[in-house]
Amino acid sequence: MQEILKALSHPLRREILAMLRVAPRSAGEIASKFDVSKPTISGHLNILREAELIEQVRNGTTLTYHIRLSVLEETMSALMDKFDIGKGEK
Amino acid sequence: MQEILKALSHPLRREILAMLRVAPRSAGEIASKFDVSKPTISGHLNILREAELIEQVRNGTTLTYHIRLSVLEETMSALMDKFDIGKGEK
DNA sequence: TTCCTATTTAGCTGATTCCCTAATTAGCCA
DNA sequence: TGGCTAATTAGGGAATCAGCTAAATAGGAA
Repeated sequence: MQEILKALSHPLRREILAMLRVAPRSAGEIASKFDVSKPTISGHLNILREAELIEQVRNGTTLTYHIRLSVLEETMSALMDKFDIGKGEK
Repeated sequence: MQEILKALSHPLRREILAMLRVAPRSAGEIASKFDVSKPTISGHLNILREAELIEQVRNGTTLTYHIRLSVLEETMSALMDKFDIGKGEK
């Protein structure tokens, strides 16, 4: 939980997640969308991977990243529970 | 959004919010529940207040803090939207 | 093997975070 | 005013974070 929220607290990482929510992408594709260096993107991907929010699949020299939607969903659910926010109000 | 998620990324601040979700509390009451100094708690309260997640009301020398539930709810909702997580799966 | 591309790791710097103790402010009451 | 309590602000130090450039690794193709 802590690790996941830390990961979500950086705007660039949220953008990466939103991008992967639509479809898997290679590290290079992700990097090309943002105005930071590839090593910086690589670092953010590592943080997301350690938080288990994404996973990587190698295809030759290319690494493709996929979102782990269930982890995101469960985190949201746990947060709502923690603050007792109604998510099924009827 | 950024400021709010930053505020939520610290476990102690989440605990404070969860506590205030139940009922308003004075700074002293909050501090007494955790194993950190009062100035540290005061700092966390400031961060939560700047994120508009709580508000303070003065009563004599005592400052009482209240949660701003709507801000929390709207943030959760915005996050779910960002990641296209179904909250109305029907 | 050698070369080329994709990507990560290493190493560094500056900024931010988090905690502490000490000092200050705010309000109340005698 | 003086004194007491509640809480904050100030200041500082250790740790973590976020970005960069340069160097290293992994895999595929010639």
